[in-house]
Amino acid sequence: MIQITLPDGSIKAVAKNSTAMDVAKSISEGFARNVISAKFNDETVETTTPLQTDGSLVLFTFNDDEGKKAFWHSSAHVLAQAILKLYPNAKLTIGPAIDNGFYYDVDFEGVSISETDFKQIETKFLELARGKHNFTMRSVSKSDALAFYKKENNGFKVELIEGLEDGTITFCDHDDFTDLCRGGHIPNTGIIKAIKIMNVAGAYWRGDENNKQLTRIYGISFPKQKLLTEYLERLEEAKKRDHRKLGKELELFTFSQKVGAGLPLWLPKGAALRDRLENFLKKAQKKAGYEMVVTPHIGQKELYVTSGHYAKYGEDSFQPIQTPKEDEEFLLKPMNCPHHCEIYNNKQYSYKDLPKRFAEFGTVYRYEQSGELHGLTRVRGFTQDDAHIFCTPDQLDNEFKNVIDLVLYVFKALGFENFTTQVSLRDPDIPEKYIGSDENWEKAENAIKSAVIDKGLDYVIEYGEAAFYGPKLDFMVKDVLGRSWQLGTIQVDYNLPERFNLTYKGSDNELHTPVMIHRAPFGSMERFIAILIEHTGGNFPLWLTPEQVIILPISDKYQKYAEKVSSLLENYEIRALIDDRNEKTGRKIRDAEMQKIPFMIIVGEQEQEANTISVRRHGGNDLGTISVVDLSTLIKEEINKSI
RNA sequence: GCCGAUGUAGCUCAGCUGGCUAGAGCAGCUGAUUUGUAAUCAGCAGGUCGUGGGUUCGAGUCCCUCCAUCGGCUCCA
Repeated sequence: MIQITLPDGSIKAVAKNSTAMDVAKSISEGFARNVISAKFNDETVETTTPLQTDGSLVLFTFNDDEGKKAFWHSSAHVLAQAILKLYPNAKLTIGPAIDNGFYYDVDFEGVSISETDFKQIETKFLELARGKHNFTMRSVSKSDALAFYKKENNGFKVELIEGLEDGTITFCDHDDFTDLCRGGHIPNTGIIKAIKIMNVAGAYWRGDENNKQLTRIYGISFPKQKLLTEYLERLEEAKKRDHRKLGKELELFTFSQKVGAGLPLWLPKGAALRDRLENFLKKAQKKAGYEMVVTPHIGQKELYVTSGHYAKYGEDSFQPIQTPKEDEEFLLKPMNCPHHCEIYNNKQYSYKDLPKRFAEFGTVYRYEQSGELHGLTRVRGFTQDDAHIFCTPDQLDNEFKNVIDLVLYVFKALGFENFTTQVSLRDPDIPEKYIGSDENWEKAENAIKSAVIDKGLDYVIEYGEAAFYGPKLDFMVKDVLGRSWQLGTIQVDYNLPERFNLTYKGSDNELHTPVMIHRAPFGSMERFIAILIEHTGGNFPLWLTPEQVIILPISDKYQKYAEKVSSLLENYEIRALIDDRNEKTGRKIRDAEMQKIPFMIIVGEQEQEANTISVRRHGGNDLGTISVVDLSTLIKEEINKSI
């Protein structure tokens, strides 16, 4: 007998060589029917793996993330099997589970797969799944594994196996299909009841664009048809909050093919919203000791040669602007830091003057690859809420933490609670991607790590995500389809100050090089507003929203009274519109609802007589008849609560 | 940049295997209606079917180029 500890702390004694599924059955048959994967002593095991020793066992169903992972991983096996049945010449590479489903990268050797082929793949998949084939793991020697795939003429798998240690290699079999696999499967294929191939995409072998491009087939599967239907409905719902759709509907921004791809045009309502956001940050920055500066949109090529940007991005940037004078070249600025460095260089600073904090809503231009452009989140011209802090090494820690506080304040005020803090460090394998000495990099990386730890932030470390001149602390937020975007960023930089010969006079009467912090709490106005739109679904916080109130006169007889109410609200600095169209009230309400205006004021005979207003909240909540003062108080209170 | 898809009026979309002057709803304009909590009625106007080429007696429909957009990959100062 062996002792199995379950997550609730209870201990079950079972016969040696019992499987995870046996244990599940001993708990309850009903529960066991839902168990699809397991972990024994923190290691993923098959539900059919005989347990040899005492240990702790966790059983997962499809409701658990671990269960989903096993489910989707197993689905990838069946997908691969289906693909081979339909395309016998296809070469399989890798096929992992992802957050929402799974994919398999396949070399179809010239055959192009498109949406029209999905149905056939899904049908074959289900046909195979219905066979209720068990997944069974077996160990293979490296030489046998290599022989297997050499015989199949699959160079990709051979490459993978060559990178593996002999003795650790396992294959998974189900039905007539075998795949190189580390394990973690559901009991059998029959559990998969619903599959949808979501899309195809090109993906480079091992993520390297110099390698062959494979066809990646994305799919998602479920143990019940109903779950698939619900998933697809949720996706549709999410798309309604897409900032590109809402931006159009709410008349916030647009794009023009004539102006150019990735160059957003801000419409009046969007521009006003953006302005309010800027003013909000300006106020907070003023308090935090920042000084506003303004710099031009172009700079001499030499400026970027000095900063290192030219060497790094010159070829892939908007190309230099030529002037009538020969040999004179200007670049559209891809970032503000070089300009701010030269502002610092305007005069000689004493250590007593530091830190200097120069802030600017600086518009920059970057030639992003055409395939990368995406609504407002990835554009070619955008405005950073940029600032550069020049300080002594002693001040760095404190300055950095103050910036963290500022970012957290901004996020909190706008209701971003689900963000990840990411410490973005160098890729140790590609040192040539970065400028500056190892010593400086280590100092900068350590400064960030210690600040994050002292602030008690949950963080993840990502190697290779640093800027070329320094490591970053990035604040990542997900969009409506779960894609992660970098918003706020704080970067420590020892390199640019050296390149620009920035100095200050220390107490020792010697010249020293300051440390520079680059930071942008929003990241960019464009991307931040995009994510804000998706998070709020267009129902912005009251202080930000384009119109706070719309006044709906019952008929034009009450137009005068509506105007009176409007001017009263104006006195309280409340943004109000009058819908003076010759339409019925129901219609005006409907349109105001669709414009997501927070408050609707209905005025007719009764209100005019009693000098009151009838107020309806966006979403249908009737606040009844109150006075204008009451409403303005209500609005002010709500605004004060949020900022 | 790469893989796959899409591109018809301001917006959302219809237009089958190529065949008579390209349709609808909403928005717009004009008129009627003076309206009480999610769409009042009628009339009118609006498109060189993303661009440039080609195939054909004939192209919105088929082929190619380019542009833009969407989903990924790579990239992201």
